[in-house]
Amino acid sequence: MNNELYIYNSLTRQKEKFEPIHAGFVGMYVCGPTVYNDVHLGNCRTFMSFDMIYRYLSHLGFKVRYVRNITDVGHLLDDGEDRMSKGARLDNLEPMEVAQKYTNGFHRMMQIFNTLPPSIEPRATGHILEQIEMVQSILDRGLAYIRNGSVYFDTLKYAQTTGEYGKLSGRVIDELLAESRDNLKNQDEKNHPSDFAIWMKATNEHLMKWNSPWSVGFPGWHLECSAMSTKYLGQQFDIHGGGNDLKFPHHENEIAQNMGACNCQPAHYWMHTNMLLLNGKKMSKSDGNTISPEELFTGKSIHVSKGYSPMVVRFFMLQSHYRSPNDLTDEALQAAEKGYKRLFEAIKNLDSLTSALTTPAPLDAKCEEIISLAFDDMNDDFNTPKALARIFELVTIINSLRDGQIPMSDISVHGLEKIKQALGTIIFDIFGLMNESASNAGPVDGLMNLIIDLRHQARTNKDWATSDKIRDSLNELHILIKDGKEGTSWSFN
RNA sequence: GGUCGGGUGGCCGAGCGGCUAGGCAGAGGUCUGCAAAACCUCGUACAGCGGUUCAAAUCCGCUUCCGACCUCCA
Repeated sequence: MNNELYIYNSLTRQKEKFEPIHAGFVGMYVCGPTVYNDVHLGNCRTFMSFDMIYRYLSHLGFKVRYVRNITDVGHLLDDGEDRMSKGARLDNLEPMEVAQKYTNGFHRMMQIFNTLPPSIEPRATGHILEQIEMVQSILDRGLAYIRNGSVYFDTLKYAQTTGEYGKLSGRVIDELLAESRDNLKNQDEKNHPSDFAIWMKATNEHLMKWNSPWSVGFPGWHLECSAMSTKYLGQQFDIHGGGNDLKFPHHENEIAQNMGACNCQPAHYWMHTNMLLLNGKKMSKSDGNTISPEELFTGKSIHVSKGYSPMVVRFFMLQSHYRSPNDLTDEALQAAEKGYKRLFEAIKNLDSLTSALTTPAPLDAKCEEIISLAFDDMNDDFNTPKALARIFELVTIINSLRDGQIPMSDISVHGLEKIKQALGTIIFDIFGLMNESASNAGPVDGLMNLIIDLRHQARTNKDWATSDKIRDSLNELHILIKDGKEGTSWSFN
């Protein structure tokens, strides 16, 4: 009914009609991973969510420039050590070797989950110059100060002059003052506890460091996103995304830096994905409440009774809204697996359906309405669980047509074509799901047809022993035999 | 302690003033040599207590429980 896309904007805390800065084009920046460790499943959820968003925007006809960075420098630990440096020291590697190793692993996992690569994937270390320039701009505009070779962003002055600080995260600068802790290195160099480093002077042991007008050092950890989004998407762009744990301080500081450098809000729409939970709790390595993608696939974890394929995991995540917390449990995964299989069986069944009707039939309008409602759901802040619910209404119709509960005369050639096209678009193009149980084409189909034919003969002869032996033996090989009105079919179980 | 966001049927998970999704599990039925698959029917849920309203799971208040952020975090 409408083709307008509405997006929930974290900045204004409401759904807003999406209007791109340049008609037909979308610039989207998503905070990528820090590559000092194997990808976390939670990261995967966020990137699958934005992958779906990227795919849907593209489907709507937008030409999307999707920028997702790789952070390979700059994040400090509590003890002041750089994450990359620490990883390098532990593994006895060059920092860039650490970054490359985990970047490769990250890419592999993104591929396994069938996410599309971003248009540009810039690395923080490849943009040191841009970051130095941005520090200079902020200094030039009087919103930063230099202390012992480090440069700090002056949040107090920024808050006073613009009133913007804390807008995204709902924080008030006075409260930030009250709640600050003194466990950060160089805390005493700062004027105000909420001030943050945009350039850090490096110690001698520090491995990753560069020359700058202020010191040999490295950029502050919020700066890369400001610098790279500006470089590739301009000072103002459409969408900025990330996990909602990045809202503060990362995104808040990012806005401050952009405002500080050019006095403009970088992104029109801020989108935040919610957390992935494991058995109702945040994943945490120290508590043992965690599961890696590999453990999830292989089932080698105390949290799952068996392994679940990447597409089942993707389907599972699509069943909840990106802004809601998603609770991963073994029971929920089992339910998702069955739902996923039923969906793909229906898609397969759909291919075997043919209609002779060339004039509109009773079911045509009904199916078109369901499809149209599914797209409405997508337009309503990417409501994939709701759209998926509509799809399952279609699944029931498809199966009913195949088994004869609904006569084929109720649907036309056109109606059938419409369903095929819509399911293809939504399931494959937008949701990014793939059929994992697709038969390996080749000889398998032929073999199965032969076996089914032999079993059919046995059944005709009322040789139940033979027909049941075939069925049971195949079942042990995880092949399911399904006797229907229109003959026997099979699927991997 | 501060700031947000939540508590929906056995489980997961949408909905967010009237039309009470969907998946999985369960019960009954159709079909079947039997079973499975598929289809049909069913269960009537919204943390608790007040309030607003003709009407509240949906709005307001209080209570309670949970989560996120405030420190690296998707």
